[in-house]
Amino acid sequence: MEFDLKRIPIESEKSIVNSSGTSRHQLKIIDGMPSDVEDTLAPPKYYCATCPANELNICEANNRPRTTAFQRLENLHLNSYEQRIPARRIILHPKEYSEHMSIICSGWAFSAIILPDGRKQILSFLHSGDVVSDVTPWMNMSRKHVVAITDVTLRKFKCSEVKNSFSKRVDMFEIITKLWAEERAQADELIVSLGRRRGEGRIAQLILFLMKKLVDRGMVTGQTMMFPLRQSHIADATGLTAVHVSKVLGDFQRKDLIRIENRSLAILNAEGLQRIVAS
Amino acid sequence: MEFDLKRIPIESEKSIVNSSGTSRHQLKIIDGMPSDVEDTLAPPKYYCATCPANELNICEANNRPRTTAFQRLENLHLNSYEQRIPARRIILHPKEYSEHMSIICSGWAFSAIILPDGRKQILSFLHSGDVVSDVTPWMNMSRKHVVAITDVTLRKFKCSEVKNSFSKRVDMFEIITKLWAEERAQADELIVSLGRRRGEGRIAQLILFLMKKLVDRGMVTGQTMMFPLRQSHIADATGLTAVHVSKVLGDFQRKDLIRIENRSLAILNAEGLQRIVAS
DNA sequence: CGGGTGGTTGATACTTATCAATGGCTGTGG
DNA sequence: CCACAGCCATTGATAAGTATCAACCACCCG
Repeated sequence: MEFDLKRIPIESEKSIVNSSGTSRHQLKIIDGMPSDVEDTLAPPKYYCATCPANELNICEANNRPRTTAFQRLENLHLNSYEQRIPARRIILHPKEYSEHMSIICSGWAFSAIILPDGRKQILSFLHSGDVVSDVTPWMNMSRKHVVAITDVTLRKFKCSEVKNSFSKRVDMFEIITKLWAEERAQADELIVSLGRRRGEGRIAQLILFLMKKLVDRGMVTGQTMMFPLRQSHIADATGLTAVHVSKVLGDFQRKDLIRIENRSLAILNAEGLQRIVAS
Repeated sequence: MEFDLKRIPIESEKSIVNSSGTSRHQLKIIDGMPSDVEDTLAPPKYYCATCPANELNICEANNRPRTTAFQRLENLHLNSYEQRIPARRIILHPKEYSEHMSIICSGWAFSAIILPDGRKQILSFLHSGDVVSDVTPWMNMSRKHVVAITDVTLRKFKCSEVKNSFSKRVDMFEIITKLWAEERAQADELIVSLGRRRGEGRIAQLILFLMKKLVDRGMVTGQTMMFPLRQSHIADATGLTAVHVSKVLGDFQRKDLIRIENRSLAILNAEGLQRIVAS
């Protein structure tokens, strides 16, 4: 197992580190201090049951109760290793070349584009099972920042190995296509939200989307989810300011649409939220 | 050549036809009257020189002066046929099942998501060489509307044939990945624009983007391009209203940044526009 | 205890939508 | 050839939605 266990070196883009943003409400993003980042060869922690990447069958972790249409594919048992990344660390820099493809095992992260002047637009939130950056072993340069929101654990695969095992099976293309189409559909949905909905609608849509995603993955039962997002994350995802987000969320709570407490969010009135989205 | 020359039947979604929009400035989209749509077996008109799909080498048309990294692939000479579609016709309905993959040979079109209440968000503009809907022969259901802006000619390939010839060559993965990444990067750029730029910036960005795209494809020399877009198209692409677009474009012209006349647009001051984009 | 982070609130300014009226242009039918 | 109807663009007045600024509070953690 001749694996490079060292973290891919980061050409420190200090300009991003403390993104010298517009207000003190900007979250400080901390550049990856290698000493904080833990790589382990230890056997994977088995979050895999809820991992959509399960379908790819590239993970050596074997604890997979999920049965899907794709389980007929043999298990590829690719080599992989785990990496733990503390909250707020940058997982991936844009233009950083990497020989590995990573899948999130636990925690929340986001991918974003950061403009030269510090403005930031979050493109997507990543959860257990999501592939970091764009889904493909044929492109190993990210166009985006990927940043840990909570502590995150990753499982990393070597692109070349993934590529090899993929080229052996034609149906892999279908699976990748499906994952890609899903991601693209989410991007399109975001475009519609930003282009054609007002603040209220964008935020309501985001909340419903996150809840649905976590429920679909079996990471939530009932209508309450863990919610580590700061209001500034919501602002950066919806194209609003943190101040405005605060006002809208306040409204939502006063109208008993949602309830936020202890870093968790409960949806009290999904129909109400849906109505706001449809606007 | 047992090809189905009939147009894929359209389950007429009349609700869309005259999208009963918000104002009389909504463009009327005309549902495809089959009699207006011309299919021909005639040999392809040779727009292929500027066709990026050239790289895919799936087209039977042989007139291809472009030399690219991918020309080493043999010509696949797939069967195809041409279709002409008049301006304003719907080329593709969302959820419409199709066995064909189409590439634009001439004309302008757009892909968009239309909300139940008639609001419309344009996701991308399509030009000669662009693949209609999402790039993949493994998904034959569109999630979007695709609508002709000017008269458009398409060349249509059978998904199954494309799929077959693709599975024979591993490097196709890479080509498709590249096309896909390009499209995705454009979507991300749009997200940033809608989320983090004001009207001015969004419009300036769109103009620069379109110019660059057409120049890259050799469809434009100099700084003047054919510009068949109505202001309402720009509005639907930038998440603004047609009225506001009119005011901003007026501004741009008064400041000698651009000049629009006779359905053509000249960029007089690219740096100025760029400065507005950076805001 | 003090400092940093995150959230709330109110006052004000800016950006964009909405509404309404006008005029140019184009294609069509009498 | 003219009249008319749509479509498209422009402009001004007003309203709505968000950003910006500033002050304050609550909390956590060293």
